[in-house]
Amino acid sequence: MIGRTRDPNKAEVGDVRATNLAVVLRCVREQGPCSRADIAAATGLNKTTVSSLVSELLRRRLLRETGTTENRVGRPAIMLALDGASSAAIGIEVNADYLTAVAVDLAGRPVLSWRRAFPGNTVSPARTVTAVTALIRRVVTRIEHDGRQVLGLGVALPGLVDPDGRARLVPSLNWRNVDFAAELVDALRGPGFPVEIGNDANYAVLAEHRFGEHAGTRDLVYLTGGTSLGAGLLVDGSLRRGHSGYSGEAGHIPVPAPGGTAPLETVASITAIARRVLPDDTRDDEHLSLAEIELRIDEIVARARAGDPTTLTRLHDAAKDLATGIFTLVSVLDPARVILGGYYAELAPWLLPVVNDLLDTRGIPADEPIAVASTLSLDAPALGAAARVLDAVEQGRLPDNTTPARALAAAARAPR
Amino acid sequence: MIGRTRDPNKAEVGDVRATNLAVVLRCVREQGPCSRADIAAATGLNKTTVSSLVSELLRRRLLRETGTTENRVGRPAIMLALDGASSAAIGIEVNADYLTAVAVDLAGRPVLSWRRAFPGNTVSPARTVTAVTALIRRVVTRIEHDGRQVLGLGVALPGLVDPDGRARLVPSLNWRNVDFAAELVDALRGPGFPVEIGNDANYAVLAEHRFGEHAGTRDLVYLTGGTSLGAGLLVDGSLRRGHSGYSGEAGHIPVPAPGGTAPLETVASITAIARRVLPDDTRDDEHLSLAEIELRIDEIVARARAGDPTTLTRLHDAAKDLATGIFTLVSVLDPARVILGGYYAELAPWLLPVVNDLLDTRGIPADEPIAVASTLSLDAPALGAAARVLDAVEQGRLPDNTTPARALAAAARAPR
DNA sequence: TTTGTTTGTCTAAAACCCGAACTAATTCTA
DNA sequence: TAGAATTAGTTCGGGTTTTAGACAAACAAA
Repeated sequence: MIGRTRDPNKAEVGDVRATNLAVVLRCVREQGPCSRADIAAATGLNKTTVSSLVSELLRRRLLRETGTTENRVGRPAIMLALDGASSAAIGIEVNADYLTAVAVDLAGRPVLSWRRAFPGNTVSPARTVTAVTALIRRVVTRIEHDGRQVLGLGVALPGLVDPDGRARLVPSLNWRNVDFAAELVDALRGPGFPVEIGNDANYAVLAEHRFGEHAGTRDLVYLTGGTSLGAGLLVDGSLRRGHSGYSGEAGHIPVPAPGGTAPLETVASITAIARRVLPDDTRDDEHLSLAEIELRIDEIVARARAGDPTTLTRLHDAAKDLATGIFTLVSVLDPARVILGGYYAELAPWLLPVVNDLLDTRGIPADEPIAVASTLSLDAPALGAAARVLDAVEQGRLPDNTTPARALAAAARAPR
Repeated sequence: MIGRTRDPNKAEVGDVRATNLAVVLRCVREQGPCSRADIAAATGLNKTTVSSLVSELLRRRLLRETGTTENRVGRPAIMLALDGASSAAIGIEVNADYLTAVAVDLAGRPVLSWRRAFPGNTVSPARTVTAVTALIRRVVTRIEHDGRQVLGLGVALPGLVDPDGRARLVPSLNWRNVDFAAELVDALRGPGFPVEIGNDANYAVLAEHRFGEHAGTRDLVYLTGGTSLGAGLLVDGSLRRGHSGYSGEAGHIPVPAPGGTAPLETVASITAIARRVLPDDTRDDEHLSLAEIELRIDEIVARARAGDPTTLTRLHDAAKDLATGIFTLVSVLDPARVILGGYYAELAPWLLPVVNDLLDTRGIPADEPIAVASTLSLDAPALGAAARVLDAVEQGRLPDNTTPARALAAAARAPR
């Protein structure tokens, strides 16, 4: 794949270089530490070419030499690994209760993971921009203090985001048409690295694709949500946002309900499940904070673990509705796995058997269960935002290593 | 995009050429007849490069010069167009009642369109291979007699097809695990052009993407079927088959039904609609031939046109169920259009208003109606199979023009 | 110590794209 | 009607990239 130039997909000779640099990077990540000769064998690239590519990646500090093999016939090989000390990708998540910031190195290893309370739902977008900007600055300072270059930044929002970074609709933050990307870049005064805004479920599925138990699987559906229920869709290895960015609205899938049909999220979203399993709880569940959701999940888990029959029956009923929705998703998309993420993961022990049973009963062929629980924590969206940055690098958009980040900042401001 | 080499996506210098040849081809198709200078302006390629690319495409007889512009300031431009006389792509459809063969030239213009009765459902796979082979031979002979090179061949089957061309399950032909591609290539004794087998709904959506009223739309869902109900999914401009090739099983979507839930195809497939609208008809509808389906469709259309209230009410009820299924598809995939194809197209005048109404009521944002009727005839699958061949050419897999097709045949047999 | 094996680099060649200069063919203008 | 202006397309030299083959380096085994 090339396609780095903006024009209608024309290719230049330089694109070959970018593509092959990315091929080498991916090869080193997938195969672990390996020699130039290994890379040549694995990729089909000529030894000479690999040497040239590797020396450029060494110069750019994306690879490093880790020593030589010993006790082998022939000349010892110089082993290469991703340089985990020279750079970092940043992922941020904004939601109704808190801000999360994570950073990972080029190999995906965690560099930092912060969380602070922030009432995103009771604060204006402008103040949120200020808070997020301050957080980003602290993260960047920390990262650069460690001698790392910032590869890029992704920000996850729990709502609808345009490809150009406008937040079209974020119910839990009471946002509508907030040009978050532009305001953020403005507030950062030319960050000097790429900034992207995205949907939390979409980023989460990218996190699963890179860090999850089924990393590398090219067809995934990731379910998450609180009052709503959204899906991140990974098809053929890429995120699919749909024609208008509305794809994955799994919560709107009609499922049978007493007296006809109801949107899936009214019977099987996290808050809906909580309402069904804990009906004695009379608090208004339309505007539950995440903290309140967590309390309820904990209570459900406690009761279920204790074997409370009412809880188990009600959970089973809710699971059957969720299973119907998942069966629909599988019928349409045929993913390799459907991942129960977010708060669903904590309920997975009681949900998964029902879901996989229904999929099996209805004849979905599978060697192993299709529905699985996410093993990533609630950091998944932020992790995914960072993963997106790493994906970009591994697609050939290498960081600009020639100019210091600060000089770039000025240049970035001019065209705006 | 490059990615022509088999290895893990490595790029060679030659890939740039293939990519840019394809860019020029697409440019000429999309812009209509245009000059080298126009191409350079539209693609961002250098004038020199365009000249070089065009001269190669002229030599390969994929482009031709159509004359010069006049009455313009400056040197007249030599206009270029796709050479519609030098080659053709073949599409075949096999189903329970008949074989269809179409051929189109490089510009997509029809070259031939044949249909012959063939009882695919009562005949062994081996005899079907023989019949299809004979049909292909006649088509190839005719095309080569016209001095055209065969660019490739696609065969549409109404069932599940592996990426490597094995027919896993084709209910209406009583096929299970038939290695159709291999047998066909064998019977053709090295065709000398690429052969691909695919699913009819998948090919049909490709036909819509190239020839349909909304050609060029990159996110489409195409609905078709008889007793079953399948969808072809075009996402981000490419066909999506899912992890195991089972994607688009829209007929399995659970929808509310009296006494719970039912698979969509039991209430809104073509035969289900016929059964609901013409309940006095007592013939077994499980194994309806296409001819019988057509008879029933005609009768429904006649009654509806006459304004028969019972027919209209029943059609409306069926349309509501179909609409529920389509709403689900739209919620999950967010396509630009959902196309009612196959026999649905004939019922579209009564189905579409109900469907679009429901989408609108449930808040799917759309400037224009999302659900539309296919304007392609029942040839869509065969046309799409041919379109697939043209797509491949426009992706840079240009036909091998150096060796005559007959010589290639021998070479192709050797590795097998 | 010699031989064989494996690794990595050097060199020359081929393919490709690009910018600048140049030729070509027409309309415009005085 | 002759020259200027304009647009189209080609020629030429230069730069980038990959590649095959030769070669040097470094080790184990004999």
